[in-house]
Amino acid sequence: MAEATIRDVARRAAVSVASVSRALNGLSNVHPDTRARVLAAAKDLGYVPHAGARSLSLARTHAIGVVLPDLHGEFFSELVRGLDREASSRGYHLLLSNMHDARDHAAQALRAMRGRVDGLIVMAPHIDPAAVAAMLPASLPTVMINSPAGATGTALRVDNHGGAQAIAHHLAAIGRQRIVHIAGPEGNSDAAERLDGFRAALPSDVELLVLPGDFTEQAGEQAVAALLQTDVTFDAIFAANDMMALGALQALRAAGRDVPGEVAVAGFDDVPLARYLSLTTIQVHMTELGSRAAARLVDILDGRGSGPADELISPALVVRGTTVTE
Amino acid sequence: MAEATIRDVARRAAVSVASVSRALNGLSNVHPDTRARVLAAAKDLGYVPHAGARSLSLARTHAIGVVLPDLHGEFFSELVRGLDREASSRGYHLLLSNMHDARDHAAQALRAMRGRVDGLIVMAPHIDPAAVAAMLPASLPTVMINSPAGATGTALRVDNHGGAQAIAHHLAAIGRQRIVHIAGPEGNSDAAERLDGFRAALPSDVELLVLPGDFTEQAGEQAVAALLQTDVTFDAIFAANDMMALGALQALRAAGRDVPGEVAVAGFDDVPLARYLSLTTIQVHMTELGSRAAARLVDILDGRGSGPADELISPALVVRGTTVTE
DNA sequence: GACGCCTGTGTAACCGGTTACGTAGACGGC
DNA sequence: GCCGTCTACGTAACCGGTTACACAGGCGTC
Repeated sequence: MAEATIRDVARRAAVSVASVSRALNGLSNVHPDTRARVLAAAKDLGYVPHAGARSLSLARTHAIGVVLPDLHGEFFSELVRGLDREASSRGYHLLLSNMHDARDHAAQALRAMRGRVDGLIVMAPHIDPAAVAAMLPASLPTVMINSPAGATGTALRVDNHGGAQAIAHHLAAIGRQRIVHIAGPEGNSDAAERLDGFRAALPSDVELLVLPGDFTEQAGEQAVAALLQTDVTFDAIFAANDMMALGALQALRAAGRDVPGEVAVAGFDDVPLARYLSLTTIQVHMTELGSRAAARLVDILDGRGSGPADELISPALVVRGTTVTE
Repeated sequence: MAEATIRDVARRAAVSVASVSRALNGLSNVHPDTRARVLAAAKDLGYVPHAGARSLSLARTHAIGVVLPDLHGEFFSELVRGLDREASSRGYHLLLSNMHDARDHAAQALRAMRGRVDGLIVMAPHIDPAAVAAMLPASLPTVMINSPAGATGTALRVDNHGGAQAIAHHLAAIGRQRIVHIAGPEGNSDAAERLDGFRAALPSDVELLVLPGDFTEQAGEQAVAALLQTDVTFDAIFAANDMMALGALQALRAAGRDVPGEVAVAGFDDVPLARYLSLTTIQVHMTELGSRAAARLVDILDGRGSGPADELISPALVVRGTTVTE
């Protein structure tokens, strides 16, 4: 039951542990006969090297830590898929850790990574990057995903600004004049950047009303339902994410408003649902974001030069039936 | 830049490494003054224990390996969410590894877990459990999720049989007589069990036609489109998963068939889209599956008695607009 | 035949923790 | 004052690998 160790293999092959190690790792200075004996012994014993011991002596775990907030469904899986694809193809494992909101619990989680991983990929749009940096075990290379602007170290970010601009241009192009924006949660940098970009790109003759939101479908629905009770008029809604846009659509439908005739609706993210409900939105390619992040980190870990310090992932505008009739 | 080790702390606190270890781990036989000095030194140096070294000497990594096939979006994230919630609340980390199809690559991935994790959670519905067992590093406790019946060791399984039965009863109850089943991929045990359960629960006077499929939306659409070209008549479709059911819906809609008037449609899984498109289906609670699996494994690892060897997760029938008019 | 070099191998230190074991000193009982 | 306990602490072995260094023996050269 107990696993065979390298010493067991050495004994069985009647050589020293050093030779076993050399043979198994394919070093050149081993006699072919010896190598064959070692391989046979290892096979007989079903020997598998103990990764923990290996990483202790090599100071290399070949694992990368991934610390994510509570992401919604598709996002999470696509991102992890991208990370995993790149990491595993380059010989690294993924050690996952969800950073639930509690701040100090997060610090704990980050610190626990020391000695477990060679580097970190951290996504924390709601935490100040300096605070994150302070929590990191020193000297663990880190790639940040979508952290607030001005992050320390290497960072990959979705171009929220550019995406929101694209929506603004699109809505203006189809002649909308009185636009409502349903914002994301307070302090969330993605949300803030989307609003900034949107506002910046909007022609000056267009009115903009900003309502608070929190990225949930319910928030979108309630915001619009409440708005419909007032006498405020509007001909377009841009929600800071798709789920809120979908909520908004429901509220509009319930009130009998014609979409896109009376009101155009756009979101951000391109969740799978968006395609089915024909929502105009900004497509964020999470898989790519993940694989790029992993690639960057592995480059650093493997000592490859690491290109530009920061990298923007450009999302694409996807025009569908909630802004133009098909 | 180099991280402080326990010996650095010992030097600074002017005690031995043993005392540092004892003080930091809260053992009782340490003088309060000594403990205070050690804690102060550790804090000054920003000392964080090296998890790798720790696990080597304790023979305990406090990590569990998760090996999954290429799951679709929501499934993956919900499952991992459940796993993570339970694992992290009980002090374990998750080491992720996607098992892409290649068989021997899978064996490689499993073996690489030795010395990295204390136990494994494996989901491999398309691989014979005996084969999986053979790939496992001996003596790594393993919990299997949805492996084909008769799996070795502990296993958690979604009650595909029962779920499909529920659909059969439902379709029979609303008077459907000529039913088409779109099957899942050959050799997939989930798919096979769903068909079995469905067939077993169908009244003998109901006709059943089984078409091949592969769990993709496209397959569902094509199967039904092709069927509509023939003169076969049918009044209900049960697809082995939701995505194929959605494909079927599109084909029916394109052909102008009334749902549920002429044809009732049901799926399996309850993906998020199902709610929006009002698809009758079987709700599988992936989060629960994940947390139960993690709980089982951690129980075993922590030496707690482990209840029944196998566990069934019962899914629930969700009746929506594709089988009954609302 | 003495010398140097090259190949293949073994010995032992090391990675950074934990812990069994030994022991110095304080204290109490006789 | 001697002995036994108990407490607090240090020394060193150990977890399972890797690798610097030493070295034995074969070979070619002069």
